[in-house]
Amino acid sequence: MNPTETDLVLEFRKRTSAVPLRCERCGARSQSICDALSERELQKLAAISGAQAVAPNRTIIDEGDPAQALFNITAGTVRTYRALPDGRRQIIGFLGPGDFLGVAPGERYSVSADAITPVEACRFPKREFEALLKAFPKLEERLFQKTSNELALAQDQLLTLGRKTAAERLATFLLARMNKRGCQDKTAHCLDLPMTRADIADHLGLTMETVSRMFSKFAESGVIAVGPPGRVEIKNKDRLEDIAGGLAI
Amino acid sequence: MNPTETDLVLEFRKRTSAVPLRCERCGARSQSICDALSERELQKLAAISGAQAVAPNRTIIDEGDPAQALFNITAGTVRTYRALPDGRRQIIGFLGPGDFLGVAPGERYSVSADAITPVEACRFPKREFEALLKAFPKLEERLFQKTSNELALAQDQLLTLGRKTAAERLATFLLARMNKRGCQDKTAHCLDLPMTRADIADHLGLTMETVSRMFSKFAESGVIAVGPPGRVEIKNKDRLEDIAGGLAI
DNA sequence: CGAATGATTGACGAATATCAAGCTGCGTGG
DNA sequence: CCACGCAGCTTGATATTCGTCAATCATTCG
Repeated sequence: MNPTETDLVLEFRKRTSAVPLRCERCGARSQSICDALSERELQKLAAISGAQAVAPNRTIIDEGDPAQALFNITAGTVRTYRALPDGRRQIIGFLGPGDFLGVAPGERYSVSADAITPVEACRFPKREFEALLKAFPKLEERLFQKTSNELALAQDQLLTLGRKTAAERLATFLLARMNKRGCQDKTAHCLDLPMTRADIADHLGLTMETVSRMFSKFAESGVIAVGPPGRVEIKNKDRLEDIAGGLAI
Repeated sequence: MNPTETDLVLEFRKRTSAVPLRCERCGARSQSICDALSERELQKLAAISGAQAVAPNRTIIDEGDPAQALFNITAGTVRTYRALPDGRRQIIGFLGPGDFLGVAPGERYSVSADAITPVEACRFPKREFEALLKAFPKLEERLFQKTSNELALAQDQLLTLGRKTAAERLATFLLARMNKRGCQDKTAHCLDLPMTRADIADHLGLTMETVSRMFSKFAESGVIAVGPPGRVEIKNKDRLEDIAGGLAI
């Protein structure tokens, strides 16, 4: 096959730019920790990284395993979760491009993670990555920022799980999805939900059936329109916000 | 009144040691971020800090307010929480000596906090503190460590709120309290709970009544013994662990 | 086309919330 | 010193939300 124009451009950049090709192409770069680095530093980071592709439903890390690597998600959607011995599962969050995976307080991962869609990630061996953290204070600062942001999100979710009704939980979830950068077309308010109803249920502390009922209820009252699987249109964001905040009757 | 021996010792230390008296006396020092600092660095940190006493039920910070200061709890117990407009409240956690309060991803606090018991805290103006973070990488590292630890705790709590029954939640809570350093006499397994049943309920996503019923149920089955208010004795930790993990019938 | 996976809907039941009454211990003031 | 009141806690009766079980539908993929 003949090289396309894009191939030629990329080949040209590869020869002329100092930044490795993989980072050059990376759509998640501006949203990820890499953004904090100079070109020279980025090269060092790329030098210790390996690209990794993960198929849907394949595991990336397992709760309790030795934390040997950290990951920067560059494409696709990941679910992180904790589980009880009897199989009950709580999905902590859904990660997308730019999100960082694997930060743990000890020697072991505190959550499991697997791919929902086909996922691409940059993999950093822990030792080398931690050495770079010390060498590049901006990197550590950015990672700290991301971690404390994740903490605030977890606190939000605690309020949702501890004190909100099923309808409030789903409304909160849909709004959180809307506010995720890049996930939505601002004007059309069209949302894509790559996870199943069961995943949403395990994230919201509900059952699949209750989630489904709430989707139907929202659709019936005109707040949303349920499209083909994985797609939802937000018809009335204000009302959704009222519901999420417990203000709707 | 004549000076006691302790007074004299402290006075002596004050004159001979480079570390400010307040830090010298601080019981929380070994558990707090201060532990990461050399004596010279600790002096710098102390120089920007002010001691603050807070009476029970008084507010320390308010969710949404500009985050102008950070706090290191040195004595007492603090509850942090988020609230809904209609008054529903989710207690995020209970902080004690050595815990750090006020880390927020943006310009505003992400939680409210108030004192349960009489509280003492070191207060650091945000600007100055952040300057020291940059100057002392070990301080930033330690704070990062504490924050990622808090994140792991929040993830635990998400599993508890999303997927555990009332009995499992209370058992999990009691065990978490036991594992907090310094809170317990290891052998006697005697626990003190400075918070009310309503506080525990707001932490576990339950009502006060349900929490009370579960305490009674545990006491009846001999897992715990309820002492004077604020004190509980753990009679059978293994069984409590089974309950917390969902293994008890 | 048929099987499999995910989603929806309905009937019923269980866990927990709500409402209500009474108990306990403590500080206060007559 | 004791009665009172208050705050926190406990216990009971009833209500409600959401989970469980089950049947059906829709879509995709072999």
